[in-house]
Amino acid sequence: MAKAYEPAQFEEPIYNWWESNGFFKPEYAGPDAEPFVIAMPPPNVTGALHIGHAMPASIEDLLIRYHRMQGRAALWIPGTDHAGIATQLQVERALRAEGTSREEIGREEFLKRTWEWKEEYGGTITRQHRRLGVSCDWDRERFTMDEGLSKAVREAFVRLYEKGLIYRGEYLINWSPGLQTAVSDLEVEYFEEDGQLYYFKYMLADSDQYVPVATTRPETILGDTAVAVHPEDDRYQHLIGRHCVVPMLGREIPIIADEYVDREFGTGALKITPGHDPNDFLIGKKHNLPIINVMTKKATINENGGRYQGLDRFECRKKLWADMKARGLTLEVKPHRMQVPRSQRGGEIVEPMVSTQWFVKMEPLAKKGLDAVASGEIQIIPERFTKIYNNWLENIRDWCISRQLWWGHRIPAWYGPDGSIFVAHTEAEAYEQASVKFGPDVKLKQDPDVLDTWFSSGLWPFSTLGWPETTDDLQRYYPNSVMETGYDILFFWVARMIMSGLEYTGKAPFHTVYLHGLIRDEHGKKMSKTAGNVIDPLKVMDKYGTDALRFTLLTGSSPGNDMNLSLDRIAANRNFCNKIWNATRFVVNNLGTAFDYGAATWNLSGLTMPDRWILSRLNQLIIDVTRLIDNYNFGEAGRQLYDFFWSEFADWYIEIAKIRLYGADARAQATARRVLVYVLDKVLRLLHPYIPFVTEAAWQHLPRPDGDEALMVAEWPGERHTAPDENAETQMALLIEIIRAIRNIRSEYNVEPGKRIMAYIAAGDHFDMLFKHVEILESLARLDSSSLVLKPALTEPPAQAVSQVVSGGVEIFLPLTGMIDVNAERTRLQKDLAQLEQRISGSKGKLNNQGFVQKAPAAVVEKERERLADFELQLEKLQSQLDMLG
RNA sequence: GGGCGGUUAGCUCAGUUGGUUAGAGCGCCACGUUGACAUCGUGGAGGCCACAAGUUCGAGUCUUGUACCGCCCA
Repeated sequence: MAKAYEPAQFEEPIYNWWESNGFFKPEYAGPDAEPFVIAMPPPNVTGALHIGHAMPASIEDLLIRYHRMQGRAALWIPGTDHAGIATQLQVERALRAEGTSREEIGREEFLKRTWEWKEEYGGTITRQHRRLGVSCDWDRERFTMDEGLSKAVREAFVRLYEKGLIYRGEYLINWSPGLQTAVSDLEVEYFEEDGQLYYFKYMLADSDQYVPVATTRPETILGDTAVAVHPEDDRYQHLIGRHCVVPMLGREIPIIADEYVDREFGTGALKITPGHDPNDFLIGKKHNLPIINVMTKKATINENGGRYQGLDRFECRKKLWADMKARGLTLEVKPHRMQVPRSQRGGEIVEPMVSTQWFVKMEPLAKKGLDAVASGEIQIIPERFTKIYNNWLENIRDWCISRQLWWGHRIPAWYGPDGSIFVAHTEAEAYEQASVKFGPDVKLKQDPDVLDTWFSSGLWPFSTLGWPETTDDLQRYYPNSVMETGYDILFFWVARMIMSGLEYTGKAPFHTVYLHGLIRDEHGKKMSKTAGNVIDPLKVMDKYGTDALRFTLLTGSSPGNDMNLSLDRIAANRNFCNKIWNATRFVVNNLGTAFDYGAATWNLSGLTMPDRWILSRLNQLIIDVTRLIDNYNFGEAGRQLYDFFWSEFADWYIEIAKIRLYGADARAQATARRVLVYVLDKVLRLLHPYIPFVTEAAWQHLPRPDGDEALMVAEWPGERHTAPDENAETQMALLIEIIRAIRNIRSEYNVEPGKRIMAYIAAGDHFDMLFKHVEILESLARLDSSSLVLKPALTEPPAQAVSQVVSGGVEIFLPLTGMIDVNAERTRLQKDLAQLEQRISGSKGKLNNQGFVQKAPAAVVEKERERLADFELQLEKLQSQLDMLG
């Protein structure tokens, strides 16, 4: 093995080896294995890998590898999303660079170009994904616009339509003037921005009085169809039912009463523009007001705006206001904080506009979605997101699914000569339907729009398995097991998958939803190109290795919480990988030539206390890690593995094992080797789902029984070969405490690190144990064996010595000739004494408290008693040491 | 306006059902090239667990309130 951990040397070859051996395929587990299935959230097909992909990839791969090692038929389906708007914009940008446009080249040519674009860039993210070590079944890779998945989309559309759950209608939608398409409510974000509140006069039609009205958007005055006041507002009550005149246009509109009006806001009188405001739209419906659309699709004023026709909406605002001012219709303008709706993509201000679009009627679907979670059929982790999920579904609005784009699933609806609609799986089917009504020569026109990308991704858990066909895969791997994704797409995607799964397949698409947080920079800021704080996962993997990145992501966060990622932390975890590499290298290099994996050298009676200690700790680790992963606490499980490997196995067990490895006792040597290999093998298995590459690379160097060719398909540790050994754990804790105490003194007195020193130890009740392991003491505390005095009690402790009392009343004296400063020693011991006395009084306080003794569990009380006894023993010894100093 | 999350060491974060002296990594200080590892080892310093009240024998952990930061929904 190479001296240093160099992940670049082995990551790619190992990945290729895994894949070519078919380990990623669920079939490897055999036909009887219980499936464990995850559908990968499909990244944008033309996107590039960013840090936001690394988190889900790491978590999902961990889950998949863990369950695979537990013998499940683990299936992880990869794929990509056509990402309607995003992809179309990319291609349009390319066309612009060529001096042309999609309108110029036409729909057919544009789609051809987009497919070419997809073919060219589509593989990038997939290739990059592999570097993360994802063990997904690439043979089952899917794309949302594959023929099969497109068929699923049409099937879903037709079914919903036939059930009356899809309809076409004229409603107020969110229009994106730049993208020239409608977008759904979810694709609009609201920003609080500085704006102005414009106060002006709504002149009454039959008098020279006016109603003062305030608005944040004067240009919408052109579309006003009423002025509303609160029915109980004394200021305006007498005006209800009268009419006023739209400034500059002269249209007469009624003054109506509605409780929706907030008397405190503005002037208490509200202008109503049903054509360009969602709340006004509802009021307009309620009062049967006409809807006037004053804007074109480019957000310029249309013919309904009179002389303002042709102006951009913001120019119109200025011009109209100036004209009104000239006529004496304005009152004042005040600064005002307002909510501005902006497109999630592009950031332009979205215009509420009345338009004919396709909608999904959500209420019946939402009800199913709510029930599935309420009944526990689907569990959301972390649990608090359940409330957010419920809240959204309980207040759901119909989903606008048509998009005025070209790239996407074309809406399977055809129009007859009189506008009648034929929704069908295919064009032929539509003609068949139409010919019944119009005869065989009918000409149909397909709806030009495509579907919202999320409509197709909502089918992902089953469309990837072949639905609507009843394929073998669908039968075996549906429903999926876990849906793992970011909480930011809980509504966009997860809720819709649940609803469509229940609707189309009659089953919840998965039993668990695991939501991870977003990745931010090390100080919690959002990563962005402009802020320059973007961490590129590919560069990170080049520099530190994939495992370091994965381990950092998996242990640095807790479910549902955002994570601040820093390169320092990744470097630290690279060091951990190096530790694993070198510990393995040590073990492998010390196995000798005759290592036998079999039982011959596996002699339980030959186990030493440290052997039993590490085996006991390992056993507890297996139990804890398994439980924690089962509970989706990946971070905690990972940290426990880290601590065990570094702080127990490497720092103590390996150091102690060296004594036997370098010693002359062949049998002891064999036992140490056997335990080293055993523990290393198990802990590499436990670590494998986190850091697959270094564990596999290391494991390949270990001797192992026949049959297991790769760690990634080796068995998850489960059997308990040894019972928890409390005895060994207590003894080891004391041994460690003594060694640390001696090291501490050495360091404080600046004793040369390598120097063997003289020591006296009064071991009390622990004499037998310490005597048995005196070599460990000598070796790790660097004591001079020829002069070491280890006895149950010292009749004559050295007069000039640094002393210390540890647990169990064990006393240590280090006669550091010529270095002792009696005063400093006294101070040190007195400090210890004071601390001890404090603990004793605290402990006594507890035990004298009747409430504690009577109500606390017996084990806790007993533990406290033992603690007190030990403190008192230490106090006694410490006191006599102080007395000796004089 | 409604809801949710966060506040623990200089920095970034853990802390499962309440139970020894609250942990880690990085950073900091001192020492160190002992036959796995300087991507390392040994030792050390560093915390009113945001604040207040409550429940309890016992609270970082449970309840209520307050402050600040962030997010979602309207």
